[in-house]
Amino acid sequence: MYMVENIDKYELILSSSRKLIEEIGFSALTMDRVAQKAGIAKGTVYLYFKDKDELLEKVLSSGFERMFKRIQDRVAKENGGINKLKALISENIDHIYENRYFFKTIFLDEVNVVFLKKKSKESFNLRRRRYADFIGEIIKSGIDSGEFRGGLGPAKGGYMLVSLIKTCAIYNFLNDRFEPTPEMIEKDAEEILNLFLHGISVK
Amino acid sequence: MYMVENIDKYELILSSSRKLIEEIGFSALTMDRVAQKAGIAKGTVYLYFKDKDELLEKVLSSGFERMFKRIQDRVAKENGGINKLKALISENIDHIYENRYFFKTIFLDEVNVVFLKKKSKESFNLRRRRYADFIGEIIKSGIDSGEFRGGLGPAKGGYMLVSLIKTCAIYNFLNDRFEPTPEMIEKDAEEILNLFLHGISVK
DNA sequence: TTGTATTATGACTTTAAAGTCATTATAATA
DNA sequence: TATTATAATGACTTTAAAGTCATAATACAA
Repeated sequence: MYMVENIDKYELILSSSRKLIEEIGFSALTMDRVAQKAGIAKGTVYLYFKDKDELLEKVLSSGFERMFKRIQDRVAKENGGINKLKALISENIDHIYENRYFFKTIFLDEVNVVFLKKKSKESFNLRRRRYADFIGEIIKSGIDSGEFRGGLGPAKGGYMLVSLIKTCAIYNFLNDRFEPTPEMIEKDAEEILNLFLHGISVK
Repeated sequence: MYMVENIDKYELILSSSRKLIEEIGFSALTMDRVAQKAGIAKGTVYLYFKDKDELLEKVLSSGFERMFKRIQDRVAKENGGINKLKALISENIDHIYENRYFFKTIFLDEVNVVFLKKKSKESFNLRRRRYADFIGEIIKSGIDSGEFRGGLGPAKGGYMLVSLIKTCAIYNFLNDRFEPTPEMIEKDAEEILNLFLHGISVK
């Protein structure tokens, strides 16, 4: 196996893999399908990528780099923590929705789910929802009773914010909201920022 | 294939699968290994579970039911939204740490990671950390400048809180904190509650 | 245009794990 | 104890996808 250096074909394979992941998910992704999607022979894929693992790694890392750069550029234009966070959240959400089918797979096909077939996936998601609703009821009664309206380390805070953004997207995906208007996206961003800055308490 | 109704053996297969998942993760779990772990023949596993999918589904759902019941019981003893949430968070964290190796697999072997080998997993986790640190820096400077210290739907709020708890655990797992003292667990619970109630802003 | 290097092909090999089933062992019953 | 029903076995079959490689096509250089 010699490594070939045709950047166009390399990118073709990457983008074909990406499209396939959007269409059929990770678990059904095979090297045969990748080759077929790219319109080349399977052997050719192996001229550009050592193995399937390397291909997946490149798909994920190139996607991440694009998103990260975009967010960094946007944030750099802002001053002050709140404005930076606000920009970061907006940009991140925009990016997720512009690549919604990719992120749908990334976010929803979690480990548990990936290894389950359709029916079991559904019951998995039902359980997730049951738990969320249970908490939802608590929150609701706290709101009704007028009760609701950091010592957090920075890196930990970062993880927390990322997870809120991701969770917001998952929530929308689970409720089949795939075509949000700019207003809905704006509202999501505000909700997340507000939660992260002020929590759910009143006052 | 006739279905056999020996509850002990059924549970034996479930617990063996669970142990295996803790030890080797989902991706390496095979029916041969399950049988070996349980000390029975592979065919026997199929007397109790239709297929691998059903086995995994039962492992996950039985784990969830146990956790959910435990949390419900604990929360039922409290009055008021804040107290209920506080109890819920504590109980959830306790449960996660009591079953830390199981949840480590569940939480860390996300879709992307599951299909990657060791080296690619590491770079995946590095990217996750890079992004978290980037946000961390923003938060840090906001704190330095004294800047930091809802309209959220209940169900969505529920998802958000679950994700904060999960993320807190992931953060500890990624930093190899597997044996937290009761004090550390208590601190985690407080941090999450505080974040969820008041956010990171000052005042 | 001829020879060499590079790139591409896809049939084939290998590997791995799911799922089956004829056979055997054990327990229950008469 | 003999007979039947239930449970267990593990070698075998099947399936699927990763990865290889001898051969062919194309681009490039002399």
